[in-house]
Amino acid sequence: MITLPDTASPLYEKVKDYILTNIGTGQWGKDRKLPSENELVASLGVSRMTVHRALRELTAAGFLTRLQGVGTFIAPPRPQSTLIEINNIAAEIVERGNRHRSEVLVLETITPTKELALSFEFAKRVSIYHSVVVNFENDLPVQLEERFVNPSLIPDYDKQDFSKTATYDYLMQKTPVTEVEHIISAIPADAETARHLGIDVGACCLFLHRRTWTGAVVATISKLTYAGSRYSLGSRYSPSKHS
Amino acid sequence: MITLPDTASPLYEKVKDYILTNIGTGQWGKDRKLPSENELVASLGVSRMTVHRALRELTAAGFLTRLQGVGTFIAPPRPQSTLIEINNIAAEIVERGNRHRSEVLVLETITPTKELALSFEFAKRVSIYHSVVVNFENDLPVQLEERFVNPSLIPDYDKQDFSKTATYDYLMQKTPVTEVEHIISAIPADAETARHLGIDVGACCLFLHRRTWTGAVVATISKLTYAGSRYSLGSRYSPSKHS
DNA sequence: CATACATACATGTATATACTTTTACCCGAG
DNA sequence: CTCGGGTAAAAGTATATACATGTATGTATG
Repeated sequence: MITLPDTASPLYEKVKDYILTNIGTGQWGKDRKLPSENELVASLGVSRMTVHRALRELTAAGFLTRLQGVGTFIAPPRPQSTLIEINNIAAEIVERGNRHRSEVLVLETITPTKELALSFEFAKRVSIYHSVVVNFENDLPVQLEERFVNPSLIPDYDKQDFSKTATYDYLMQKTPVTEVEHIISAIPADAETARHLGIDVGACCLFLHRRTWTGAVVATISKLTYAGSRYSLGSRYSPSKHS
Repeated sequence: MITLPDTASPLYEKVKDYILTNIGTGQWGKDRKLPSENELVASLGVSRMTVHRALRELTAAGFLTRLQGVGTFIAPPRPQSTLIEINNIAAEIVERGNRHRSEVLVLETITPTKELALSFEFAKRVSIYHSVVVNFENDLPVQLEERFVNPSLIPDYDKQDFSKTATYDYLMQKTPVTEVEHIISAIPADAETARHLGIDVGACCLFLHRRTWTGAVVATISKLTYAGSRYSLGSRYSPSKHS
């Protein structure tokens, strides 16, 4: 018999917290299956409707998946929002039925510029990882991808082979994203970008600046340049979907 | 005593549909206050818990706001997601402390092209509203805004003065958006765009194509062109917020 | 051995009921 | 007129109960 904390919040919130905590600490490991509603009722001493509400809301929030007649399971790592999703260019290309290939131009450890250190919200100048990758769709370069990565959150970033694993997949697997910032703009290609993407200098490019946080710490800063004529970002979103 | 439709969907979904429909058709007008839970129980013939669930989920989805002890109200026009929010350029400009002004270039009724009718998912060629507006930030043109509007959902669109009310605000107020599609790309300015935005022909522009649905019906199609050097779309998003 | 049925168990929905908490409003005392 | 308390009304939470629905599994039957 487990006793829930004696706080002011409603019971179903305590149950949600209890479940989230146990997900975080890796209880219910391996098959990631949670106790059934009735088992939770027995162990927590609350009614089934209360447990059900907690589970339903956690499911709506994307933490759990449920299957009638089978059980409740911890949801697989989440692709999150449309704006995050558009960032996984490798998956996007494959989904269109095309072939994706990466070419790693740079993978190094650098001392950040003052401006970059500021973006990372660093007090001191600690070194960070830096990568530049070109992504190809059927041998046509479509995206130039520059990333700066916080080594305290993602060690060994500089030892990966990003021609095999996409940087996005690696980062997603290594650290949970709790917050994302995007800035999207249109810029003309500079000489280097034009060369890597095989387009004319001054041609229109979509430029996506992205920062991700893990808790209060900036995890990554990415600068993605899309060859304008060959690419667009798409998303479809249903505000009222809730389950 | 109202009878809900005899479909397969669960009762609380029918109640949600009933409420959404009455919001859309402007029932409960003026003070935008809904009947109390007990009144809905009486008029729909379902239990209070079922009504409560419907109202709670519509509240979570942003359609309603509720105040304990007072009542349930239709939520003010919704800023919703980051991607939708970026579209309200008037609010954005004002928030930056700058002055916003609109200039209406075109406001007319047209017979859509075949392609446009297809985008609207129209079987027949019914006429639609068409507007072109330039949005200024401190007398500097920043966005060219072209919209196509479904007259069956938003009548009188052609009779508004969009130099006073922003098109976005008017549309948001008139119909609830249940789904949104965005396509973002970077394009060079053509002659007409360049003239209206006061930039060079061929200069980089951010181009945002947007379709909104109300239920199964396409409500609006928008083509927004941002002067690239003067504008960028920004957003910040917390995936893990869940209530 | 394979198929079909029965069964157990899980989640999903619906109801009736009770109590709590918050808010608005009325009305009386000062 | 003002302050204050009482009261009614509304949403919020919690429970017990019942039945519906989907899934897996074991068993009997051909």
